Parts: sequence; structure tokens; C-alpha cells
Amino acid sequence: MARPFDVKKIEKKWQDRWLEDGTYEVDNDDLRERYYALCMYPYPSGSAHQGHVRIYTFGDVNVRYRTMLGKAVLSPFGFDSFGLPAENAAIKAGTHPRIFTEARIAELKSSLIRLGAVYDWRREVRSHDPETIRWSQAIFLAFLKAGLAYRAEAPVNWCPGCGTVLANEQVLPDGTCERSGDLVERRNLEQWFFKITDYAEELLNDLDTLEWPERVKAMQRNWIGRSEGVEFDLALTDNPARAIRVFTTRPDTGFGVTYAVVAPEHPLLEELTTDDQRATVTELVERASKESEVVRTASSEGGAALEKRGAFTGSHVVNPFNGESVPVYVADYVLGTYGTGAIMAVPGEDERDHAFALAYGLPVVHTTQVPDSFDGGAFTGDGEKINSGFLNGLDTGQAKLRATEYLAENAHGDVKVNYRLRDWLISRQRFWGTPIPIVYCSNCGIVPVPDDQLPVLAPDDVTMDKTGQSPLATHEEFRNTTCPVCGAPAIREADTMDTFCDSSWYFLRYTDPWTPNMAFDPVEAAQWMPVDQYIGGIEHAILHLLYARFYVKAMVDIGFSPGLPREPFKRQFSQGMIRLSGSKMSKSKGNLVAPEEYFDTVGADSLRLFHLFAGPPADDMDWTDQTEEVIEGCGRFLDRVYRLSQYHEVNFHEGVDDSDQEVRRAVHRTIDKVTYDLEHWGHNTAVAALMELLNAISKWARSEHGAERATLDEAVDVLVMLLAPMVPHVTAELWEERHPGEKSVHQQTWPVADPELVKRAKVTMVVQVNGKVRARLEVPPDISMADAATEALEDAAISAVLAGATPERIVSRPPRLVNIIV
RNA sequence: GGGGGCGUAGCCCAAUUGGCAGAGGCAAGGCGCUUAAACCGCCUCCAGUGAGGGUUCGAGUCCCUCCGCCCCUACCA
Repeated sequence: MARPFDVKKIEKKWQDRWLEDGTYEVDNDDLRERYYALCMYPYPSGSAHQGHVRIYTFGDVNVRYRTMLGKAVLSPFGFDSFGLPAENAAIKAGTHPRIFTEARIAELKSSLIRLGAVYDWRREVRSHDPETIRWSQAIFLAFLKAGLAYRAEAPVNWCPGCGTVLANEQVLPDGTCERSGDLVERRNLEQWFFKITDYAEELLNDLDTLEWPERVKAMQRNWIGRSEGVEFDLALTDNPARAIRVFTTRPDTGFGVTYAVVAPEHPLLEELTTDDQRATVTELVERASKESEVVRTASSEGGAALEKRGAFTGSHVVNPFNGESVPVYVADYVLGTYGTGAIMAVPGEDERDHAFALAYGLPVVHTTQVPDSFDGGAFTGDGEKINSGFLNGLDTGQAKLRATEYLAENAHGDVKVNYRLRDWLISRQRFWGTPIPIVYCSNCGIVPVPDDQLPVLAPDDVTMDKTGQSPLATHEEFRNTTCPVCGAPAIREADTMDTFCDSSWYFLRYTDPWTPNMAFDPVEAAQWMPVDQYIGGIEHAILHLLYARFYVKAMVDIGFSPGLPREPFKRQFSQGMIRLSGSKMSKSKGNLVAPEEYFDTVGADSLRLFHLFAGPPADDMDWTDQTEEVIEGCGRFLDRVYRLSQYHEVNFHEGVDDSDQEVRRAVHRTIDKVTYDLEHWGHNTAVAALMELLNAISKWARSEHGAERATLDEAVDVLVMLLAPMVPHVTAELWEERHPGEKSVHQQTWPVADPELVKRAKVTMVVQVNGKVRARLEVPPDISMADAATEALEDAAISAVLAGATPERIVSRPPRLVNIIV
């Protein structure tokens, strides 16, 4: 038997119709209840791969399902079209990144349309469009004006061979450049930052209000990394007026301080270094400053094991707890960017300090009673204080409090909360990004480009390679300008903004890309926001989602978009990734499986159904040898639906009987099940339930006894409607065949289960004796505890087993089970 | 090192959240249809839940210990 329908023909037919009719376009004055459905806008890497298919299928099911629930669904799409790959590809191919990027966008768009995913394309946003650039720049300037943007020196990866700055991803684990193989160095450049740390506390606290996967929230919490402790002074032994300020979360271990450490970047290092130590200190500082971040971290498989390198500065400080003088070291394991850039070292209770102490022959003192089983070097657990003067005998918690008070009185101690989160470095020494709209004037300093001169657009004729600096810096015409304030000759900023800036507000632009002279009308945005369901890859769990949250909070606070909720994404979902032979399927890994061949053969509906059915949406999925067969199985299921819908080989009888009632019940239970599953990300079990329903209807309708006509009509209509969000083409076609002249299935109202029909008339209750199943009884679902027990005891099989014994205890859990203990 | 997750038929996965281990699918085998094969239809086979212990009338589910795999993060004091 051949396939009952022409897949390619009907898929094309409906895709054209959805586009032509604007079926999924929604206007801002729509009176229905609003729903904002959003998938993360993708970097346009070319035609879709299975990862795209998966996310956009989930997204599309949501859009179509919410629409059938009667909502005005905002379903926009756009492209994160700035970025490094386009720039590199353009350099390689000798073309312009825009040409390259727009060709990739066209490919991806075409894949999406062939997948049957529907969007309001009128609202399309692309990062590299001049209007988008304009508003990305306006937001930057608003941040600058509000004091949320500032300039500071920061290290970058510098490749001497390429004469350019590299992103961390371009540096290989051994610290060499992926293209030239040269050893990458660290260089300090003046760069722009956003003060995201101002929002650390709120970003952390508001996580509790979000309906996001726990693992994503956990990742953000770890990234923000709040820690409470004490900051205090370690006075110099030789000059008590001077002190090194340190931060610790373990003030209780103060008596165990046997040395102190400052970071190589510490401002006091110069002063601390004595002449006889200068040579070694300088050597260490130089080495540390040259090494790229990648090298510093790449070899750190299991951080604590990393070799600790340092040098004695020649100075000593006084431990405020016991008055002892301890040496000050400089070491690269202390970071200049965290806390105060200096620490008190407690080798008895900190593993890193212990490793350093061991390497440099420094004493180790334990201030916590270690358990008998402990045989390691540093004990980081809690316990009774020892060797700790006035803290002796206290537990860790009490000792922390007492030590904090002591430091406040004796060492300028202050309770302090530190965050791991750093300010966001947004400068990129790249061409293919949003230019930072700043001019440097020798008279006026840093001058923002006035609003009426936005957007600042990069010229097209820029050399992108081997320049020694940002590509834009080499373009004289762009670079040389006049100061907007005083009119004197001035220099334009040549760096571009991190592409995460673009993706931090694109979802606001979607809500109103039309109003002239505005990024979006805040009133319109406030009507749609927050996003009701945001879907995207787990790889964006931290940065993108955190930056976007920061942007929205900041934009509200500075008055750029008043009235918006402070959290942009109410519900977030991260679908699992697809693996091929063990590694993530991605363009960079070159292990893609293109969906196009499936569109041409089994069709988009079958492929969609496969992705929905393959497993729990949040779980990773392996693309295996068997996958092909499962996809075909999904196609077979659709064929069976099609034949059933046409009443192929179906028999009929007159009048409604028990068999018809049973099917009606199955239909309504399935409505319940599928609705629940779509709300709770159980797409795989929803599909299974629909397969089960098809089996049930099919068996009944094709039996000799046959089906009652109206019952079958309802059953098949419901089946088609429940399937519609998942397999939109075939269901649209079937609905049209079954209901010519009526509105499309996608405009139908989502079926509602009749509670009376969902209830089961009879339930099988298991009767156990001592945990062993001895009988099964058909009982009403609302049977009482007492009745359940009575019926169980009265059962012939049970009394036979009991043989007159008196039950010691009867556990009655109606209507599922009764367990008789003798 | 820290955080999160997973482990159930040959394979992908269910299990009403503590109540009969099996819903769905793939594969395999058989039968029917067919000149034959594919397609199609019907049927069958297959695990006691990674290992061990605990709580409970009852554990795949809760709690400990261990094993294996995956993801994130990492010298953050």
C-alpha cells in the first residue's frame, strides 16, 4: 500500500497558505488574551540542522497550541546576525560579512518554512540592520549617561602572528592561536564595561520568582557566586600605619594564618617588595601578566592541583589574632579582580594555601579539630576550634561571629558580601558587530555620538585581517571625525559591542518594530512582556539569560523603557541537545544531519513528530543508526491516521453501544492527557497517548462489529485537532477534506474533555495478602476505604488464602489497592 | 575540587509522584494479504529497574554508600 497522500505537495500547499494568509501574524491591538511565545533568535549559520529542528518544533507546537486555546500569540523571529564566524568566513572567502550572513539567513529561513514553523515575519529583527544598530547604540548611550557604562583597562588575547586580538574560543587549550599556532599573549587595552555587578543582588534574588528549570537557576546562582565574609586590615610589621586589606569567608581560622598573599596586580606590591626580593618578584609578575587567561585556566584540570607559583616580597604583616609577624608573598593563585586582591593564608584549612605552603616551606597550623578519619592536608570542614586562643572550644559558626566582632574592634574589620560576578566587558576588537558610538576628543574627552547622528555604521571597505588592531581603526575616513561638542578633530571608537548586547533586547524590539524614532513603544512592549514561554539551548543558560535580565532591569531603572516588568522571561525551557556519536551536533563539529533530505522524503511532519516523540524534551538525545527507522515509524503513524480519517476499511453499526462509549471515554481521556503533557513538557508521552488512541479507534472501527457514525466522527476530529500543533500540514489537509469550507483546524478551538467521560466507570483494584497479589476486583473509582476493605475480605479467592486467619492489619488505598497483613 | 542530571526489555522510552514494572515506538520472529517482494494488517518474544544497604504493609520512585556515563563551572579566598 503506497502512502495515502503526497507529502511534498500538501506541505508546500499549507506553508504557502500560512504565509499568504498571514495566519500567524498578530497585531498590537488584538483584543484576545495575549501570549508571547519565543525561541532564542539564532546565529545564522546556514540551513537548519537537527538541533534547530528540535527547538523550533517545540516552539511551533507551543505557538499553534496557544492559538487554538484562543490567545493572541506573538510569535516573532529574527537573527543574531553579528558575530565572529561570519567575519572569519568573509576573510577566508574574500567577501563581505553582510553578503555572507544574508545568504545564511536566507538558507535558515527557508529551512524553517519547510519545517512548517510559523512566525509573524513582519516583525523580523536582524542585529546587523541599520535600525537595529541604531537602537543598540542608543541603549548603550543611555547606559553611559546613567553611569552604567565605563571605560577601564582589561586584558585581551593577543596573537603576535596574526597581529590581532582573539576571542577565547580561538585560543587552543595549549595557549596557542588556532590559526597561526603562535603562543597567545595577554595585553591590556582600554575597554568598555557595563556595571552588571550593581545588579548582582537583584539578579540573584529574582531567580526565586522565575519558572525556570532548576538547573538553569542553579547555574546562574553559581555564576553570580555570592559569598559572605569579612574584610579587614593586616598591618605591616615595619610600618603599622600601612596595611593590606584582605577578604575572608573564614575569619574563624585567623589563628592559623601563617602568611599573606597579594595578587601580581596588587597596587601595594611595589611598596611591599624589598630590594633584595625585587628581581624574583618582577620576574613572577611579568610572567603572570603575559600569560593569557586561557593558559592560566586551561591546565587547571582540578584547580587545587594546579602548580602554585609565587615569590616572597620581603615584607611582613602582623596577624591581628595573635600578634605574630608573618611573611607576605605575591602569587598568581590570588586574583587581582576578586575581593581585595589579597588574602590571609590559612594552609591548615584551605587547600590552595596548603599546596602553596608545602611548595614554599611555610608552616601549617590547624585551627579546627579534624575528624579521626581525616588524613589530608587542609581540613575545610566544620568542627571545634583549637590552637585559637579566645576562640578555642567554639564551633565554626560561633567562632566566625566572635572573630568578626574581634576584627571589627581590632583590625578595621567589616562584614562584606562579595560576588564572583564581574562587570561585563563589552568591547570587541572586531568588525562585524555594532560599533560603539563614542568619539574621543582631545579637548572634550569621551564624547557620546548625539542621537541624531545614530546609527554609527561601519563602512564597507574595511580590511579585516592582519591589522594589528580593531579593523575599524585602520579605516581613516571612519576613524577620523570631528568632535560633536567642540568641532575639533577627533577619533572614533573602533571597537564593536559584544553580540550579547544585541541579544539582550531584541525580544523587546519584536513587540513593536514599527513606531518611528523609538526602539519600541514602551506601552506596546509592556503589553506583551514578559515573554510567557522562552525556549532555547542550555548553552545560553548563563550568559545570554543573565545579560538580558540585566538589560531589562537597567532599561527600566534609567527610564528607557518604563512600565516593563523587571524580569523578561517568565517561563524558560532549555531543550536537550542532540548528539551524534557522542558529541554535540553542531556546525563547528561538522557532524550535522540536514533536515532537508527528510523534508524531501518522509516530510516535515514526520520529522517533527520524531523530535517530539524521541524522549523527554529536556533530555539530550542521541542520533543513532536506529533514528532513521524511528522517523519512518512516525511517518507510518501519520499514514494510519490518514487512512483512518478517510474511513478506510471501517465498518459501521447503528445506535450507540458499550463499545462506542468506551471509545468516547478513551477520546476524552486523551484530550486530558495531551493537554496536560503540552503544558508540562511531556511531548513524548503526548505523542504516545495519541498513538494509543489511534490504535484504539482503529481496532474498534475496523472490527466486524464496527463503529457508530457520530462517535467515530467525533473521535477522528479530536484526534486530528490534538495532533494539529505537532503535525500541522497533514492535519490541515485532513481537516479540509473532512470539513470542506470550514475554518482550518488551526483556527479550531482546542478540545475540552468532558469530566464525566474522563472518569472511569470501573477501576481494577488489587488485593494483596502480605504484599502478594491474590485478587483483582472491579470497583467504582470513588469506593470508600471501608468498602474497599470489606469487598476485599469478602472475595472468595482472598478468604481462601486467609483460610480463617485473622488479619493483623488492613492497608486500604482505594481504589487502587488493599493489602491484608496477617 | 564544586554544582546539576542520568542509569528500567536487544534499542529509544512509560510507570497516575510510595501501590499490579509496560503506555508508545524501533528492531527481531511468526501468520495473513501477494505469483513474489515491498507496503499493509494481526500476533509473539524480551527486563524485575547499575550494585549494596536502610525506611515502609509495600520502593523503579524516599534515605545512605558505591560503580558507570553526561553536562556546567572552576585557583573566587
